[in-house]
Amino acid sequence: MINSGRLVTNRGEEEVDGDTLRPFSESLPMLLLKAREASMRAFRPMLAAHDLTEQQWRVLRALTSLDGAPEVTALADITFLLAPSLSRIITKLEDRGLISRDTVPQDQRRALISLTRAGIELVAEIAPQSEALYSLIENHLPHERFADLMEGLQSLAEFRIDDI
Amino acid sequence: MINSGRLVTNRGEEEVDGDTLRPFSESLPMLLLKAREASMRAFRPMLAAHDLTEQQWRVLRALTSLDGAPEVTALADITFLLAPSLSRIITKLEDRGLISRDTVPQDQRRALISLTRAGIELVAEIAPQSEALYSLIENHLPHERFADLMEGLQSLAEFRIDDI
DNA sequence: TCCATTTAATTAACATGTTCAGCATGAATA
DNA sequence: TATTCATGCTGAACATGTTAATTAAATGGA
Repeated sequence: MINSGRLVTNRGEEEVDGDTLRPFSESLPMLLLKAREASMRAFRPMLAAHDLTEQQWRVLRALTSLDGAPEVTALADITFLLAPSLSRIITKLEDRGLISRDTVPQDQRRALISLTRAGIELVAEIAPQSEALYSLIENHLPHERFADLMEGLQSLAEFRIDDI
Repeated sequence: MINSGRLVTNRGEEEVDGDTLRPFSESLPMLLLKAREASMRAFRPMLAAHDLTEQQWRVLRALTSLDGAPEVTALADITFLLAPSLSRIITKLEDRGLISRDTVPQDQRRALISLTRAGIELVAEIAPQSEALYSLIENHLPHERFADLMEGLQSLAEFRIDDI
């Protein structure tokens, strides 16, 4: 394993191409992917220790940050999960007793999702470690550069091809 | 579908929460996810028209950008795909006749991956449209801000929790 | 040479991403 | 009110993400 140059792969393996490759391997989509992977890699072991996936944790965390119990569609928006994925996740978390699903009497199609006591306790247990990891990642960049990065990402996230 | 405010979801649906939510929904990992999704969304219809997934296209594009035929491990590094995913993708692209797999005589474990003529032709057909889309996305931000963004992402992509 | 160890790649198993279809419920309207 | 349409959610099908186990081949000593 040799990391001689600055163009190295993401798993610590040796350089593959020193020139031709750069435009591809360091394109915007690839950098977005790698940056996200780099930040998520820090979380997975902790979540795995609690038998949670990234997405399951996202759902629990979103429910914690909200006041009331959201409907499935609203929860999908907040967590940025597609409805079918969220549907499966809800089923699983419900089976584990971490969340509950209550149908709205006025509209039987809708279901309100909320944390159970067990869910609240699990989040309370994990949250501090999660926050500590976030801080570590954010502090990887100087304050101002981090703010610029967030701003740039915010703008990019609003890109829509149809708007052109 | 109402997009009244600036905090809107990514599927064009209405605002869910105007305040409490922001710290979660606009955290770094979520913004990375949304920014990537926003850029990828532009490509999917074009790739789907050629019956290609994002990852399959990444493999074809990487093979095009290289001089020789890489081994599977090297290709995994370049495309940022995990070995099991790449293994399946290679099988599929090989079945479609777009790439070929040649085992190395000196070391029967290794296989060299290369584009077939059909693969080369397919890439040549798609590449121009792909480049055009990239330009659109890049131009969504002013030049300097885009450069800053790339630099920030590059730095973030190098984050390793073990380094702390 | 034999065997334990490493290495390259694949397979297995489960969860999610993505698109499409379908089902049940509500709402709108003729 | 009966029909049509829209909405909220779930199911299906296939591809990938992720971790762990496995196969096959090469390597490195005893």
